[in-house]
Amino acid sequence: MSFSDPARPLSIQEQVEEFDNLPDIDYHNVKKSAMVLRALNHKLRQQIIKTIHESKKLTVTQLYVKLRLEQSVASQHLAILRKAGIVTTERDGKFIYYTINFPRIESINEFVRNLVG
Amino acid sequence: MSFSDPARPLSIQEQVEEFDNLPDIDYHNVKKSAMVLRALNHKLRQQIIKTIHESKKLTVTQLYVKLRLEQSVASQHLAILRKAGIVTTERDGKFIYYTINFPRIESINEFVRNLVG
DNA sequence: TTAAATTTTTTCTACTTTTACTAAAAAGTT
DNA sequence: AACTTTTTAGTAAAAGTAGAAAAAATTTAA
Repeated sequence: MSFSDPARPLSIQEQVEEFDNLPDIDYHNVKKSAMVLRALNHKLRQQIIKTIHESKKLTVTQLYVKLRLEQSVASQHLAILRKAGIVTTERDGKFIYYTINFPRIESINEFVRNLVG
Repeated sequence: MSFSDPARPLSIQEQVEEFDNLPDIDYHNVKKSAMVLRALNHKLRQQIIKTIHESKKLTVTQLYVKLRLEQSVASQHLAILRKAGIVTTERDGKFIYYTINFPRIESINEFVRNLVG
């Protein structure tokens, strides 16, 4: 039985090391993920997502008129959703169209189901 | 080709509906997941996790002595970690031992990798 | 080309909410 | 009664949000 034998049982020392390494948490990614979920965990932003989705795509102006928001408030919340990858943008002349990033939402849904459900 | 034929292509109407249903986000679970990640996204709590892990198990007293914390501060942060499922408790007489919930951390790690990495 | 108009982002400040710590009380166990 | 832990209440600090205005990007008109 060689040292690199995959069937070889772990020594006590190796078991300890394996155990020891388990909670190697990438806190940098945790921070980013926390930011993504925080972006979703907000009433107004949830309404914004719904509104964009219902229209398929919307400009900032269309959105703040529809939801009767200050224009800068709409823009700020859209920026948060954009940084979280939940919406994507596409410029068309002086307009910027916001759309839902469905694959992103699907992967968040999956994550959330696994973690909580 | 019957209606229930799994190979049957979706009609336009069905495609629209499928598209329409995509952003059905369970915000209740989002909230819980956000809470879990927030629990991890905290310097002192990260240190607490590391300290518990290094000793395999610790009582509240052992922890706050080791980290020179107010006893209630230790207890409060442990409660946050416990509610997030990151640590588990086991009472032994008047002591309560805290240990790391490794499977939970593994699943969080996986989630975070999928979402960010 | 320049100037004006439109759309969006960014910045600043004030306000509100959340979070964290301290101290003390309460609860559970020996 | 003594010890360990949790919970609550009060307060200070930090973070988040909205509103107003300035700045940036683009288009339209002169």
